[in-house]
Amino acid sequence: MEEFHTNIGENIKRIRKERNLSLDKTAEITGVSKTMLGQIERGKSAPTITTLWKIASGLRLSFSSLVSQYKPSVTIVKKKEVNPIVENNGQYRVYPLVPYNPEQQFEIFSVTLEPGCEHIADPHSTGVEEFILVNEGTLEVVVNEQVYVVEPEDTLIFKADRPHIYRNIGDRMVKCSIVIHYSSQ
Amino acid sequence: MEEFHTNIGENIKRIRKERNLSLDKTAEITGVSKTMLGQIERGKSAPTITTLWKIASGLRLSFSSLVSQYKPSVTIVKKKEVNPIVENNGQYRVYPLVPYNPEQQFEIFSVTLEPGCEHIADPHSTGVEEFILVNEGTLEVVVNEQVYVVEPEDTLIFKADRPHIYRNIGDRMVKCSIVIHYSSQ
DNA sequence: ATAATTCAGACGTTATATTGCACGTGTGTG
DNA sequence: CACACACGTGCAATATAACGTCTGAATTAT
Repeated sequence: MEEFHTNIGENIKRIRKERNLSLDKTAEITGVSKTMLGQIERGKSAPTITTLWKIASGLRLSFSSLVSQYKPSVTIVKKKEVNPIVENNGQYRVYPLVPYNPEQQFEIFSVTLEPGCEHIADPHSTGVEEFILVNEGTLEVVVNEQVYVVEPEDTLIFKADRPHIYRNIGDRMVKCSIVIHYSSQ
Repeated sequence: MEEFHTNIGENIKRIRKERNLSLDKTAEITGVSKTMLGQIERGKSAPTITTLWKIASGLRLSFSSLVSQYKPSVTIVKKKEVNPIVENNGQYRVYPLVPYNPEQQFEIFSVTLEPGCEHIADPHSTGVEEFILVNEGTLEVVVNEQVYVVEPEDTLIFKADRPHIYRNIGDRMVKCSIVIHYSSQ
């Protein structure tokens, strides 16, 4: 999300137009200069949070109405085109399919474990929950010194704020999808 | 809300400490320099929304958890100390008691009309609702060419996206409280 | 039609957000 | 004790956000 501020600009411009406000009027109301407003609207400049606060306050807007992303109705992510994060000498590969963003409180990966691979994952912060959907192979997960065996088509859900271990003890590859949810707190 | 960015700094520092992260680690995770993080935490610098985005993404946080205001448990606002906005040659006075802020979608005024005063208010944008609580005197409000008489202790609620008129036709002062709610849309 | 007004964008200047480097302060470890 | 290491902060350099002024185009008024 490099061009994130362009969204804010479009939102501001749309709202300003809806209300039939000129840049001058908006500048007067918000206390932000006309030039700056124009640059923000055109994505030429990323405002500081103080000026964003001024704009939101002057226009009587919430933050969410300003930062709300334009969601394309359809997006396709090709796994082939995603660079995996490799660990355990390439035996453990993570493909970020849906990266985290502050609006959406979760992220989605596709994970591959070669036979015999054991991966020890660091605990996440409190309130984080993992949803593991196994597609191929049999995955062993260790949480709280307890071993869980997850067969294909099965799903494991657990609070990931403690260390956990993924193991592929079978002789075929394990492919699974992992959804990680971060609580707002 | 002049020192608005200090709140964000405190929030970031609190969360970082909760997770036992150093500035170096946080810089590595978020892609924002250690120095900048330190300055933001101490309120010495107001970040742009792009760096705030980086921080929120790297730390897996929502915007709301970063911008959430610290609310003092008790606040008292003395009307004597509030500068009113005067119109109609001082016959119409507006005291802003609770100013708008982007988190809280409303604002509260205390309004005074001298006897005989008529004030024509411009329409607000769509979705705006007004709640008028009359404390003293009798207030006449005209909305949609319809006249409403509001006695003391009574409350008038109406969509304020059209022109409306306040009138004091009695011989005593009218004092009322007005809550204006701005829809998030 | 001409003048006046309003609008959006360009230019130059100032203020400040952002970075990399370096310094001082602890905190353990040999 | 000395050494290394991690942590937070200060400083100079740079990038860029923010502002005021001006210009050209479009709209409205006279």
